[in-house]
Amino acid sequence: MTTIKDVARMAGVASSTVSCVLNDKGNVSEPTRIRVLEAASQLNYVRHGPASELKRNSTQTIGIIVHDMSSPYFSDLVNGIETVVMSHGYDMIVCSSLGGEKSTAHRYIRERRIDGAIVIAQNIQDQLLIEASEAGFPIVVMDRDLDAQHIVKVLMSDTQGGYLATRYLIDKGHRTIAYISGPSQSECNLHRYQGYLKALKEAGIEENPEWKIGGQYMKQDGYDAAKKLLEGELPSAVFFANDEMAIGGLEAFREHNISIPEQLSVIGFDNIPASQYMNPPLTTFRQPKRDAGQLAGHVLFQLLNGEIVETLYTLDIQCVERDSVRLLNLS
Amino acid sequence: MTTIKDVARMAGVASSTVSCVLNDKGNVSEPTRIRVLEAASQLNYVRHGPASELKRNSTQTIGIIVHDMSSPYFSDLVNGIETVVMSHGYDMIVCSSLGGEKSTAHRYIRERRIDGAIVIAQNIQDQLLIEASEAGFPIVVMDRDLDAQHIVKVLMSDTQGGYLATRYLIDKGHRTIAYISGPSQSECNLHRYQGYLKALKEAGIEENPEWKIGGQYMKQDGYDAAKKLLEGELPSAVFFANDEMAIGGLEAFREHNISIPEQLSVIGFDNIPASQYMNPPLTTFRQPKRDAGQLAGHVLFQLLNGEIVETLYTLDIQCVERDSVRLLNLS
DNA sequence: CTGTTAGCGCTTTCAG
DNA sequence: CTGAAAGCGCTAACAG
Repeated sequence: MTTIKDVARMAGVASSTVSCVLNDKGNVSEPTRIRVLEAASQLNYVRHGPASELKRNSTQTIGIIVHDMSSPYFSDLVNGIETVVMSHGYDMIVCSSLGGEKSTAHRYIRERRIDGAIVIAQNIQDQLLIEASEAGFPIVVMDRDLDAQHIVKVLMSDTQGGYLATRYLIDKGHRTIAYISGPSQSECNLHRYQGYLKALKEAGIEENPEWKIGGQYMKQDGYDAAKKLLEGELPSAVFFANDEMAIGGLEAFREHNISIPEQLSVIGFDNIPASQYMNPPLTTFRQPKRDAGQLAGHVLFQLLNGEIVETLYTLDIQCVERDSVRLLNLS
Repeated sequence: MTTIKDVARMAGVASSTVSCVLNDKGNVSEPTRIRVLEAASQLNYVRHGPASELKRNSTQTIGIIVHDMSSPYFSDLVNGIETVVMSHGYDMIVCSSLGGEKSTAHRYIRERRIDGAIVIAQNIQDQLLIEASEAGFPIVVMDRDLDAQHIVKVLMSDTQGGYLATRYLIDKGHRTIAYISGPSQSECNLHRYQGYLKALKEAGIEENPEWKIGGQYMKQDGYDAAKKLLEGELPSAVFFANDEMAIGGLEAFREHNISIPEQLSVIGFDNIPASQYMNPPLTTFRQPKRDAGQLAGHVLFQLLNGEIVETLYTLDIQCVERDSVRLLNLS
């Protein structure tokens, strides 16, 4: 392994000079600069990261914490973060929080192997985050309700999303709207539901308990829910708490020859890739993930620079209008 | 920041003893062990990663290199790797190769901030990989044709995949099979096509050039290709080089009231999530990504231990049988 | 069984 | 403008 000393020796200067040249620091005359650079490239020198990190007490990298790598859900988010991290000359790595205390995420945060973190994972303990942030480690959490002094939250509000989705249907003239819910432990489902209720109330519509059916966010649940709906009086629109269930629902309706959107309007939530391939293409709502990622990145760097920032940022949900909703004649 | 020395002082021992206790090394009497542990937890001590890495000259972490984080394609693969990395007590991080020389992937590999890498990205230069591996840095590449002394390849053979897919149709009695190809620069498309030709030839079937139509792997391309197919004489089956195009094709056929699979059989490739939601659910072929990930992980650790390993591993493609292919009456 | 010691490779004063 | 020297926090001999 070739070190800074080898380069120094070859260029006939001190190792400190080499360091200055390589880091563009301070005052080095052009001739020595060149000599050093040449020696370095001759010897194929690359700095040893950990040594540099130790000395600087900074890793110049920020970590994205995800609950497991398998979720395509995070793609856009991570992409948004990446652009801003790169523009700051920093590195970015993704760490999984799978494995609790022994997870890479835990270790990297606690051992200072990253300079800051954006937390997407929901399953990492508040404890760790609070402790770390109190020790001066900057943290931004996404879509998580964590109140702690030094932690910044970025939310893509599901409550507002549920509200907007329902409003959308109401604005199209629908007054009888079913809600097919996700798992009752799911916070985001809860929020979407609350938004739904709010919109209903605002429009002076009573909730009909028969039109609230529970599911687990899976396609099959949507299918089952639709079947159940078909047993009673049909509403004019159905709000599925996520696209996957909506897709299952579409299938059930097709089996019963209910044509969408002529006889029944359907919306989903999330805008998963498959939603556009449906027949009809599914109208759904999407979170502005890329923007949220960029925002989170910006805020993190502000934190890193010791700037004062808001402690909560909220982004608006967006409507992806396709062909599964019908405009009702308003009487 | 509390260091090992603080702990040592508090416990009334030398810092080396603390190190031994914390790393479960060598000989420390039970009483001192306990005293040290208590002092450490009292002071809320956490070791400084970079310092430890510098000293050990090892980071105990391996890197997964991806071309960008946005591809859900890699989920299973990464998952497979993760299980084996964790079982070795190592950490795993995902690095993007986006940004060329300045990408996190480049830096982490060159600066020795990881102990080894599994490369999924196709856009990272051979150069870097070869140099690193020759310097003793273990590398496993996935699905990439890179011949270098010290690099291990894990392939999920597309040639064999194309062959198997075509054989599948032939075995169901189809003799007229169209191939809707991906981009001509795409290696995996090329391989799938070669596999297709091989199966045809083996069955004594001539290729019909009218039934080979080019696309770019997008849904729209599949749609267009299907339209073109509909202008001439229809084959009895169509092999789309990927699911996305197959989905577009399905749409075109539906518009022309061609019922699948009664009038025409269709297969795709990749087993993307949307494929199961199609009408009819799409029969397709999948790469054993999870297994491949595990294999890659295993091999990497063997490399890390200096064990001798094969330089090439190949995994078989698997058929996901759904409802888009009809069994023809064999006459 | 425990403590002393000598660095790992790098950056950064600070004096020449 | 350049170099000598100190030391980041940790680990691994090795001597007591």
